[in-house]
Formats: sequence, structure tokens, C-alpha cells
Amino acid sequence: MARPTIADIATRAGVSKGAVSFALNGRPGVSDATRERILKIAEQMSWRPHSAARALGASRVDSVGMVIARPARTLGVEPFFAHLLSGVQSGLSAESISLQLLIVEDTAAEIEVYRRWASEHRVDGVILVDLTVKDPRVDELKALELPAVVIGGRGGKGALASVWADDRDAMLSIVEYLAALGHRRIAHVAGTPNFQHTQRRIRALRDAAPRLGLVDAPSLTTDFSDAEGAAITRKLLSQSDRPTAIVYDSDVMAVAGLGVAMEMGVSVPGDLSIVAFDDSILTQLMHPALTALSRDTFDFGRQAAEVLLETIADPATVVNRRTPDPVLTVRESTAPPR
Amino acid sequence: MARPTIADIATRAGVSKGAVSFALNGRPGVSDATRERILKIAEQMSWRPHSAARALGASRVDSVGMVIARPARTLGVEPFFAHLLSGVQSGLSAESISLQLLIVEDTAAEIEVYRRWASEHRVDGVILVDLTVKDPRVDELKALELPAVVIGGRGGKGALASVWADDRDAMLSIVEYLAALGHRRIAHVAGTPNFQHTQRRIRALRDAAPRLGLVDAPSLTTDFSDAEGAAITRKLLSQSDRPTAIVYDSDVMAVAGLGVAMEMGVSVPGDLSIVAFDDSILTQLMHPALTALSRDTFDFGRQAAEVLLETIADPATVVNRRTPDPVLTVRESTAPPR
DNA sequence: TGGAATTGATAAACCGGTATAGCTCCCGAA
DNA sequence: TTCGGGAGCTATACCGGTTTATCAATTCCA
Repeated sequence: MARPTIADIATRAGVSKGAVSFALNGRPGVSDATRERILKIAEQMSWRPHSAARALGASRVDSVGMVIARPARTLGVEPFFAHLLSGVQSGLSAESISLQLLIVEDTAAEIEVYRRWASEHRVDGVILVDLTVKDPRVDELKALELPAVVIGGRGGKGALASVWADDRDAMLSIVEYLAALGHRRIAHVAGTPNFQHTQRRIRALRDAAPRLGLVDAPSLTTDFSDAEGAAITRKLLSQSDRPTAIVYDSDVMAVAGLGVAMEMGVSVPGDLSIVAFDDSILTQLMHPALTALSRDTFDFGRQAAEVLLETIADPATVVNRRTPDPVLTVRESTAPPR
Repeated sequence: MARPTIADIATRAGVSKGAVSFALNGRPGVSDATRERILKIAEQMSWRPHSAARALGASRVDSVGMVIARPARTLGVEPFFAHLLSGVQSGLSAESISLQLLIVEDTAAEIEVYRRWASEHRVDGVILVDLTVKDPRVDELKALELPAVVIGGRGGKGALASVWADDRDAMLSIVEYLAALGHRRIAHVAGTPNFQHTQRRIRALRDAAPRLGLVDAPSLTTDFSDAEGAAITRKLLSQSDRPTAIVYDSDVMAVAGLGVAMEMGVSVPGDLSIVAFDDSILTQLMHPALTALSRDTFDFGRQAAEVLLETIADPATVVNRRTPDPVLTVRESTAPPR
């Protein structure tokens, strides 16, 4: 038999389709003996549920979606998404729920995808990344009544469930470390200004500056590209009172910055300390290897998956789960200023 | 109305469900006038097909799968997959078919996924990457009768459809360039020996060596990791008659190799020329920037999607499509030997 | 002009599950 | 002894589409 259905199992077990359904889904309605027998037969016939049939009957598709709205060009460089994806999948696989991944160009396209997914019943819920200030996706998803979890930012006024890390504490751990080394001129090459986490990091630095006695602590926003990271670094290092330490919001920009420093004859870590806000193999491949903030991205994804499943099961309660703080991995690119 | 069904449309148009189905799918059975009217009503009610219902009735799910069997750790570094994915999606989006992505640890797990997908009817076909010699997945997929397309290697004895690049020509373009510069000692830091493309590259180099008058042209296999890339480079550069040029099978290994050279005081490109077999932002971030072989990975993915859709539509004919040859992007890491 | 073929539509079966109303036992309490 | 009630199971409707058998009305052609 090509592909057994529950009807086949029912015939073989001498019971009704309904009884088989009850047995296979572990719900009351059949005796333990019958259940046992049915399960054994299903196993023998190597039965597997037909996802579409189940989706149609139970109005859930056992599938969640994730849309990444970034040009593909800037994507693959960062291990961040690969780790995140793996984590999400590991969180989903326990319930054998599948993941639909889509890479699109911008937020408008992303919202279009959500609309389509909702109307075609293709996913039970979605995972959001790269939350911006006043993010239009939040309202859209609420309107579509599509369960969602936000990664890396709070859902905003209790709107969506979220899994978030404390960017503020993370930034503090970096600058406190640099200040302890003796740095007083610290610059911050930040990411896109409309990202929530960019804002939080900028604010954290600004707030901490007086307490740590920082002379100057500018945050300069970029588009996260290596080109802008390099350009800003060049500008910073050309100043008369140049910073003795630079914090980069991504590993790619940090690497680009390191390149600029070397080009300009600024020795790292002698004349300049460099810290990356994200860790990856990139930071380790460099000479000197870069001090970086490492977080457990895999676990991040796993938790997001868990929270999403909870949200799907019970859309009423909104979970906001905080993940462990990232830790600073000190390597060769940081030292006391000369 | 929350979500219109074709029954709703049928009522409103004063026709039967069947007529609506015919009209919406552009098949004969309704007059042009009626079709027009039905389409307009569907549009007005913003109807979208319920994917599960359609899947159940038409026994196709409008979804294809792709499994990547690599530890997540080694994944995100290479933009390769991000570009490939984007390309695949762009090829699929024309037919609004969705993509299921799964990252697993090894081939055994990958095959398990195929079995599950097949039995649960979750995908109409799959895209295979990283083909090995005597790849067990090929036979498995044929047994499951799951349409598939192989990326970057021929399906083997006309088994599976494929989209492939000519690794042989690619390797030749690199070594001929190096030979023209005057290099006679060229080493090749290859990838995993069981990958088909690794084998093809090794063979291409070996075959070309006599013709180009190469004194020595060893190929050394690795696990694609930066660690092994660095270790092998160290070994090569410690030899008394060390190579004047090294070709790396991946950009990550090339970067690691560059680091080793700098560490050992071997100047690049003065004492050593370096070529990477894959291009990415990584190679451009380095100092010196690395000469690398660039291919249009996005287009690669797009073509794979197209071929897969053809294969799903007509499983009988096996397409083997060759993609344009990659081109060598010369940067600062190559020069004539001293 | 009459029978065959074609067109345009309908009703109903079907895909493979889930959910529910209802039926039959059997047990315990009144 | 009877009746209420729960356990165990069956029959059937249902989810939202697709597909097929059927049929009436029209067109075609000899």
C-alpha cells in the first residue's frame, strides 16, 4: 500500500475512523487496550498524518513562518541568522512543526507575505526580527490576528510576545570594561537608527558616560554595511582628539574598522581598542582577534520558538521572556590606552 | 465575512462551487462572461485559496523543501547560502510556491526529513546541495519518488535533475591565470574529499599541471574549517620549497590562510599569491583584498527553482542545466612571484 | 430535420483527517 | 428493579477546495 490512511488502519483494526483518530491523538474515547492495538497497527503500516488533511480538519497547519527583510547581500555574512534559524528549528522540532523561511527586500514586502500567509492559512504564527521604532508590522499582525513573537525587542505596549536581551546591560558591560582599562574617549559606531536595539544601545552609552567620566562618547549611526563602518572609522581616526576605543554594533563593521586602522597606521590595540557587539568566526579570524560580545544566538532562537508555540496555544496571554545577558569575550583587540 | 470560501463566491455569483473552481483556475467549463463575473466577485471579496484545502484536493502543496546538512556553526559565515536561498525564492515566487528550509546536523538526519516530508505530503519536491560521491540521498529520493534537483553536481547516471557549474573550467581559469603570472609551485587547499566538486577541482588541477609546467601542484583536503585551512597553510609555508601561490576552496579558509602568512612574515602578494574559490564580502574586507572566483549564486538558486518546478510538472524528463562559468575577480592578493 | 457532438453548467463524490451527536453496554445507586 | 450516567465506540457531518459524472441547451452536419 502506497500510503496508508486512518481508514486503512481502521479497517485493519476492525474499528471506526473516529476511534483511530482518538487513539492516534491520545485523547479519550477508546480503551487502553484498543488504543494500544491501533497504535501498533499504525506503526506497522508506518502511517504518518497527511499534513493538509490535518490542517483542514483541525484548522492548524503545524508550520510557522519567519520573514527576513534585508537585502540578501548583507545577510549571509553574519552567522547570526544561521544560528538563530537552527535554534528556532530545534525549538520547533520537538513538536515537529516546520518552518517557512522567506527573505524579502523590505518591510512592505514582508507585510505582504504576512497577509498572504494569513489568508492562505499557511502558518500558525510568525517570528519577527529587526524590530524598528514604531514598527508597522506589529499593528498589521494584530489586525491579521496572526500569533507572533518578536525577537530582540519588546512587543511594545504589551502587544506581541517577545524574547529579548538587555541591550542596555550589554552596552554597559562593554563600556565599563573599557573605562576600567582607562579609556575616556570611546566612540560608538552604531547600526541603523530606526532599529530599536540601536536606540537602546545609544541611550545606554549616553546615560553611562557621565558616571564613567567619559570625555566624549559619540554614537554614529550607519546602515550596518562594511563601507559605512569603514568611512566612519576613517573620520573618527582623523580627528585631532581621536577616540582610544571604538565599539561597533556588528562584527562586519568592526572588521572593516580594523582594516581602516591598520591602513592608517593606527596600531590595535596599542593606539586603539576595538570591541564588536556581535561575535562570530569573523572576529576570530582577524589579527588581532577582536574582543566581542558573545550571546547564545542558538538558544535565543530556541526560546523564541517556545514562546511562539505558547502564544499559538493561548493567544490571550502575552509572554515577554528575557534571555541571559551576553558575555564579553576578551581577545587581542583591547588594551589600556597608551 | 472573516474569510470567504468558494462556496460564498458561488452563492453570490449564483453559480455552483464547481463553476467557481473552474473559473478561478482558468480551466474550461465556464463561459468567458461567467468567468469574468466570478473573478470579479472573488477579487471583491478578496478571496485567497486555503492552502490545506487545495493541497488535499489537488494533492500538491505548492511548497518545496531544502535541507542543509551542516553544523550551523560553519554556515552563516558564507554568504553562499543566503544568496542561494534568495535566488531559489525568487524562482519560486513567480508561481507563489513557498520554501521550507531545514538545517540539520548530518546526512542521516537529512534523509529522515525527506522521509517525513514525503509521508506527510509537506513538499512537492526538494533541492539538494553538497552532493557527495556515491551520495545516499539520490537513491533515497528516487525510492520516495520525491522530485528533486541537485545543485552543483550532476545527478549521477541521469538519476536526478541538476543545475551545475563547471568546476573543472573554474579551476583551470585560476591556475592558468597563476601560471601566466609565472607561478610554478601552486598548492591547493581543498574542501572535504567526499564532495563531488572537491574531487572535480582536484582532478582538474592534476590534469592541468603538466601542460602548464607546474613543478608541484599538491591538493590537500580539509573539513572546510578555518582551523584546518590555517594548519595546512602553516605546513605548506614551512616547507623548504614552499609554494608561491595557494588556491583555497573557500573564502573562509583563504582568509585563515592569509592570517597565517602574515603571522609568519610571508608577504602577500610579494612572497605568496592567494586565490579563493568563492567570493564574498569577506574577501573584500581583507588587506590585501583577495583575488577570488565570483559566481552568480543568486542566479544559481533561481535556476534550481525553475528546474525543480519543471521536474515536478513532468517527473519523466530529467533536466541537467549548466550555469554560466564563474569569473575570476582579480584583487590585491595575486602578483608574479619574486 | 434529426441525431451527434459541443458547450456551460450542476450535483455529488472525494481528499484524509477532526469533531460531535448518538448509540450500546455496563455499573452503581435509589 | 429501574434508572441515571459514564465509558467505549460508531456513524456522520465537516473543513475548503478539486474532480467527475451527468445533464440541458445549443450548435453542427449530413
